[in-house]
Amino acid sequence: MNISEIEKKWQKKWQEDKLYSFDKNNLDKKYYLLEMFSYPSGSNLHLGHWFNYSLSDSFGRFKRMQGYNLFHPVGFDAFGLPAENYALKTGIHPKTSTEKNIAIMERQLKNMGTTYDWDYEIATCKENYYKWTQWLFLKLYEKGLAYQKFAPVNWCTHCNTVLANEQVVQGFCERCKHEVVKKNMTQWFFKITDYAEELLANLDKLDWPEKTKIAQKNWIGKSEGAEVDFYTENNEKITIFTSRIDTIFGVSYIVLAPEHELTLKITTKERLPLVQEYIYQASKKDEITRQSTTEEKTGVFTGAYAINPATNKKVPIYIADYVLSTYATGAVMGVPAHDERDYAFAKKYNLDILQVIDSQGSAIPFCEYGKLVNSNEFDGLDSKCAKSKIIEKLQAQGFARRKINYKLRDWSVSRQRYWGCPIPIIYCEHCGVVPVPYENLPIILPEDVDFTPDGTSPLAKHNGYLTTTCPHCHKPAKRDVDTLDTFVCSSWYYLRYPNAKNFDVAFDKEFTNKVLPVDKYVGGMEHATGHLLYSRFITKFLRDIGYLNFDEPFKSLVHQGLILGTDGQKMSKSRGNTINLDNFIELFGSDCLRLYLAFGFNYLEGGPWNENGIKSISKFLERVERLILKYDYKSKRTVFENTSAENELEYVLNNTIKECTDNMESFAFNSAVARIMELVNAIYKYELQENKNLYLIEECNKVVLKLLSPFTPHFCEELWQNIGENYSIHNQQYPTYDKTKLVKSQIEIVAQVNSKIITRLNINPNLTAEQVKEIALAQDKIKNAIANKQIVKAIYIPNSLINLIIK
RNA sequence: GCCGAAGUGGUGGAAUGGCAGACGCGUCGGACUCAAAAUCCGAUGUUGGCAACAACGUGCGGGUUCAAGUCCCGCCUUCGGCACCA
Repeated sequence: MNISEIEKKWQKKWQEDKLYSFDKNNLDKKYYLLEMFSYPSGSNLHLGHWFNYSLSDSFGRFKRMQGYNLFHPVGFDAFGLPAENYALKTGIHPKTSTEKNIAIMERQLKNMGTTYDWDYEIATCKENYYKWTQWLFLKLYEKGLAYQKFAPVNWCTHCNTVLANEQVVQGFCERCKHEVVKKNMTQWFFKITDYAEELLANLDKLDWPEKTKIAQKNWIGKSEGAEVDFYTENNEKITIFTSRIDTIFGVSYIVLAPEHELTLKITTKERLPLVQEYIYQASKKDEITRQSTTEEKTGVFTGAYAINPATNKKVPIYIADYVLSTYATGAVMGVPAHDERDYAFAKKYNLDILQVIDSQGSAIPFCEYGKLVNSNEFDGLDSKCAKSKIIEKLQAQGFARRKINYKLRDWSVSRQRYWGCPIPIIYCEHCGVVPVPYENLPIILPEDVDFTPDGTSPLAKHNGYLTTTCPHCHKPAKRDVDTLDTFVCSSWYYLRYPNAKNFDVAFDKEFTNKVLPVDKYVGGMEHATGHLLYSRFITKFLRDIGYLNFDEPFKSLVHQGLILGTDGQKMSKSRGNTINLDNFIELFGSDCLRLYLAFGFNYLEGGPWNENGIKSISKFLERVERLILKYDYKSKRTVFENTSAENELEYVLNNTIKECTDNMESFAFNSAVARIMELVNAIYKYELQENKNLYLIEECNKVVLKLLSPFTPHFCEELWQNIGENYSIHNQQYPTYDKTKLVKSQIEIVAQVNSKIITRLNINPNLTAEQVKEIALAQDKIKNAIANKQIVKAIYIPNSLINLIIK
């Protein structure tokens, strides 16, 4: 078989016939399969792409054969920094290089032999896409969920742009690994925090990996507690947040964040210089050292005191940079006996340590729940009960209320870069912030822009873009010169696919509500707290404004594993451990690589690349080809009486179908292929019979081809044609199994005495436990093992074993 | 520090609490061949034994169970994620 020839031949034919077209008029049994779209980088598809896309494609083919109307679109996340950086280096415009790269990837994805329906292709940098990203921005603005704020933002010193919290990795830029600092700027934010509770609560409904749900849960960071007002001697109100109000009788000090609005106001005159110096030092500290848990806790006394409303005792007020101004109220109560940080702080500054939870002899700080002590009328209550009682009392006095806080921050979306979606906002001296009217969309990203990074937005330097007229008063006005975070583009792309060619709306409500949600979403774990969270937020928002009738975009999610270099390290150009696939594909073909990737790795785990097996897959395919082409499928066969050999083959046949179906469903592709190999082996074995049922062999062979066709689509299509079957194998029904063939008349089970294997028995599986026990007891080996001991118990597990317990 | 995942032959990897190592690779043996390759058949966890067989065996130490790779407790190692969140 000339591999490259037949692969090209069938790809062409499939495309001409639109074999994999989505039938948009038949949505009752649709299946929306989606891989996270990728950034069009310049080089060829790498191993990771192949692993991800080819196997997900096999899954899609499996679903098609099960009778689903498969919607399997593809597109490109085409805005972003790499193209811009590449342009700075080479002088090639981002648009040019991106378009070229998309063309390269399109060609290669087609060469892979995928089921993509190219009629629904999208690229986020195309006007017809980003027009609707701008529409989404305006909708969010209209509903008050896109807002501007002068606030400290994460600034990457290397990329010269703002980053979202989700893009900062341990104080460094996720993309370029350079330092990220805080900078005060006016920026656009999306109010994802409005959805914190639903984003958290709905996680339970999702068929997602548990670890991903936990990652989102931790990221949202819900904390239930109470706000308590402490008043200073000058009657300034300091509101603190605590999740441990049961320890309020143990408060020995209050701490404010250095940036807290009251710090300077309450500080006494003589302490002012010290406090100011501390605030200055804290502001200079970069985010990394400030966020380090190992950093020693520092602080400074303000000279002021506050009254603990529970005890009426005076406690000193400190400021310390371990308290974050961005979380809750930016003020906390210090309970050294029951909190690690407070304990360290109290030790250092010689503050009281009052135990108010019985530690049962454990050392202080004791941070668990327990029974209250030294807490007046609450003594003896357990923490949980005391919490509500204390809140109730303080609430009645007007000092406290229940409060829930989240770690989740609003999503900052302004970027001071060129290659992104322009923000459809105009600033008018008379009218203020004016959204671009919907009918004026898209705001086109101009091409003749100097985007050398200098800390300002490149679009600010483009006069034709910057200056415009106000849509209200028609006086001269200026455009917002930032572009949107590319995660905005990708937060709704799954809605656009079914509507890729729709020029009138972002998405047609009725149609989209039928095609969505995505039934199976495949992509990397690295998006757990970024893209996957943003997309859920946007879906919920669009639902709330009446555009969608579902709550969650991705019903079921799978993370593919990572293929590592042969050294077990993550593949990267700098490590020099990347794999060039061109040779393999040329030598063995795309089918062979696809099958090898399916068989050689656990899809959900990945692992180090190892090319040893690829040749064996090629041999396996040749073995299949020899087997298939040995028979004349059109000649008449006579009736054949089954002997045990036929029964055995039929058993393997049906068992293979059953196991294969289950394995495909759970992305256990390696096991699915193993089962197919077993069937092939069984057919070869059966062939050695003198008297054989050719019809049965031919039926088995056809099943082999069908089961294998999701993995090696060209190869199977070719053989399907060669044996005279009708085009196309990919439109065949996935094989189903006959339960009755899985019932054996004799099975081998294990006979144990005291859980130790003594012998094996061939029995009829329908026998009762008592009958099996008798058979076991008749065996000499069993008799010897039992000797003259007493049988106290017999455990019979049908199809598996009998275990006799003796004493 | 916290959260999560993983640790199984020479090797990639399988195992709803029920015969560990499916299926491959590799290795060894046989058939075919003048020979080699390819192909087909078979063996292959370790140790001891000619063998039947026996003992041991899923990172380490305990436990639950008739039965543990799988469940529980305590560690070690590796890889991810989060990191002063009151």
